[in-house]
Amino acid sequence: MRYWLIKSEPDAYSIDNLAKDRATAWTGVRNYQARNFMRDQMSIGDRVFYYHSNCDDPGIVGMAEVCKRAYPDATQFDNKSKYFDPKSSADNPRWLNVDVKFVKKTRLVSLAELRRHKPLKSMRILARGNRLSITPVDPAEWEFIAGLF
DNA sequence: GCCAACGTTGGC
DNA sequence: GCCAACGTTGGC
Repeated sequence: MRYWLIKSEPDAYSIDNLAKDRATAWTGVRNYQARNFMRDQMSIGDRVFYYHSNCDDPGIVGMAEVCKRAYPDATQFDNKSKYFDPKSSADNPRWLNVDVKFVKKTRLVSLAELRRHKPLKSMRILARGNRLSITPVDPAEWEFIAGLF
């Protein structure tokens, strides 16, 4: 079992959306590194921090769990989707997604707060210029953050 | 809205 | 294979 942090813009799909839907297909990832994490490493039962990005209060707002392994992302074949990829094909799909399910909302642990905690200083999310929407979280980091809620 | 950082594209 | 140009991300 692994630990992850996934980013979502709350205007697009917030923790409240996930709470309401209970589970969702994590589609729209168009970065190879993030795709490879899903394809090669994300397994059912993996624990996930849910992070709101590109918003007034960026930070961790909840927890989720992987509930389905990676499979082809349907939005890449939908020419009405903004995630449509004309270079992908059904017999050789370029993009994948896992499904994640809601676990719980937490208090906001802001980016600023995460930065203040020494045990978290090597977190990927805190690295300069980090843009990856899916990043691995060390077990020790997971435990530390879980203790903050 | 600004802009630094990063990933991708495409000409050569 | 290099690298400039471009588009996107995301904090501020």
